[in-house]
Parts: sequence; C-alpha cells; structure tokens
Amino acid sequence: MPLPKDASDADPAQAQQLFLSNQLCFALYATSLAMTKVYRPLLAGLGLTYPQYVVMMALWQHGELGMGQLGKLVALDSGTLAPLVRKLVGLDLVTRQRTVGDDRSVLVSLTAAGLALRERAHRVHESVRCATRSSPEQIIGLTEQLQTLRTFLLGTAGQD
Amino acid sequence: MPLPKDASDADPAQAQQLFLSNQLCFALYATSLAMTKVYRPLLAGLGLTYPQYVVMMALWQHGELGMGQLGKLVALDSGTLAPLVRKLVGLDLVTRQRTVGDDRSVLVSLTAAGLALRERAHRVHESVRCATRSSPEQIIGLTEQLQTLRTFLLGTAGQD
DNA sequence: GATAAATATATTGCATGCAATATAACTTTA
DNA sequence: TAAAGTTATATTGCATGCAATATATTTATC
Repeated sequence: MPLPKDASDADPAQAQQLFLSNQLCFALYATSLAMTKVYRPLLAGLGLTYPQYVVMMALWQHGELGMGQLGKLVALDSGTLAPLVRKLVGLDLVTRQRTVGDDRSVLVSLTAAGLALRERAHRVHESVRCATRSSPEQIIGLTEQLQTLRTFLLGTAGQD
Repeated sequence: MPLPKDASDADPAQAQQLFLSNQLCFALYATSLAMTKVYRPLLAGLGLTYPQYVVMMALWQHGELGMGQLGKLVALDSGTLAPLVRKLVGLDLVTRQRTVGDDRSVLVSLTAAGLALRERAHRVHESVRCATRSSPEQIIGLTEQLQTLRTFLLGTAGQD
C-alpha cells in the first residue's frame, strides 16, 4: 500500500497514529472550536460570550448557586470563573452576595434582566440545533458518548 | 411527572433544552477541556502545551508547511498561530524562513530536535488512548461522528 | 510602469483557561 | 481560647483564541 508523502518514520502504522485526522483529541478540539464559532454571532446579540452563556444556563436551571457549585457545574476553576462572574455583574445579569451562615461563601443569583434573557436564549439554541444538521437521536447519542468519555478522562486525569 | 426544582419557566420541555446536561455543545466544550487536562501533565514532559503539540503533529505529518496551510490544518488563525510558532522557534523545535518565490510567505520547518521529539510523542499518545478507556472501534466511530459534525458546523458558520 | 486590488502574515486588544499563590473565614484541637 | 488546619474564593502570570487592524508583497489593470 502506498504511503502518503510524509516526514520519514521507521514505523508507518505508528506514524499515522499521530496524524491529526486520526486523532480523537483533535476532532474534539477542532469541533469544540467550530461550535463556539457558530455560537459567537448568535450570542453577540445577547451580549454574551459562550462561557458566559454556560454560566447563565447553570443559573437558569438552578436559580442561584455558590461559586463552588457553579464552578463544578460549568467545569471552570476560580481563576476563570471569578472575573467571568464579575463581568456578568457588570452587565446587570447576576448579583453576588455573601452567604448568611458562612462569610466565605458567595451566592450568585439572577437579576430580573438575567432571568428575562432566557427567552432569547431559546432562539439561539434552536439556531445552533439547525446548524448541526443532525437528528435529535443523533444529537442525544453523541452527547451521551461524550459524557461517558469525559467521565473516563476525569477519572484518569485526577478528580473534580 | 415531577419537575426538578428549577427557576420557573412557562414551558418545562423547552426549559430542559437549556439544561447543561442535555446540551451537545456543552458536552463538547467540557470533554475537550477534560482531554486537555489529561494531556497537560504528559506534554509538560516534552515542554509543550496542547496547541503547540497540535502544530508539531501537523509538521511531523507534512515535514514543512506555510503559515497559511498550517493555520488551516490546525484550525487556528494568525492571531493565535504567529506567537505560538514564535514560541516553538524559541524552543528550537522549528525554524521560520521566507519562501524563495514569494517574500510574503513564511515556511515553517522542523529542526532536528523537533523531529526527534516525535518518538516521545508516541508514548504520550499511548497514555491518552488508555485514559479514554475506549476500544479502537469506539474511538474511530466517535472521531468520525465529530468530523462530520464539524464539517456541518463550519458550513453553517461561514467557510474555511 | 504607476496605481489599485488582492494576498500572506503580524500586531493589538479583549476574553478565556489554568497553575500557583494569596487571603479571609471557619473548624479542630490541644 | 489560641494555634493549626481546612475551606471558599480571589489574584497573578502565562498561554491560548479570535476580531479588527496594520504592514508588506505580489498581482492586476490601465
């Protein structure tokens, strides 16, 4: 079988393992970037970036959350989350307040404007669903495969 | 059927569309971050970050590439790629030189050290494959699904 | 051959991600 | 209850990602 014109390597089969097109990790990386590209112009209409939108979804689902629980839900640590929430406060979409029982904890809650934004988010969700050109069954199946993979990866990488 | 304790919404079915756990985009985003977390300590042994590793894989496969082709292959624009390649030059893994026919173009080539690094990369690849706890068939299947999805998303988002 | 248009790459500014570190408050323990 | 340990969050520094812009070179057009 003819080999592609590549840099020389002793073992062709092993060399092809490192081809970008054969790598699950690169497919994940590039597809995630592509998804963000689809979202960007849609979310710009709401004045949000994708990570900000993810935080808003967590709050729409749960109403209010401590910084710690929020970080676990959206898979971000405090170094990313703290300035992001500060930005949302500046946009008047959420508020931050100390918990009554524990002055270390911070509770993040939706403002009226933040809650109202959910309506417009439904339309963004619809647009993205169309952009995937996939059936609901395909979307659900792929989502479940990714969630399983993520669980395995986190178990190996060390906690969370 | 009982509904979860969530912020109020007129249409429960529509509200659940915005749950993070039901969203393909969040599964992609979170799984890609998890994959990067697995790679980070392994690539630290080679002195590389994940995006730098992706650029090196493209060069291991193709030997040498112009900045434009490289950007298409790794799905990054010049704003990200230019400083990243500058870093790889500083690590003595690649060289940059003007193309002979066209003084605008820049050709990125591997140094001996950059080519030699491929051997150690094979071991990183093996470690990550194990971390996925998936069969080769599952990995290939998921990779193909993601590539198809990415093609659809790019077609909608606008070119490339 | 001068000028306009197109091409290839680089720079700037803003928003993530995250490791390492810092700070404040709570809890345990002696 | 004072010191030590733990917990919750914030800050700093570095490395992406990308839109918008800038610069240099080549090509097209007249």
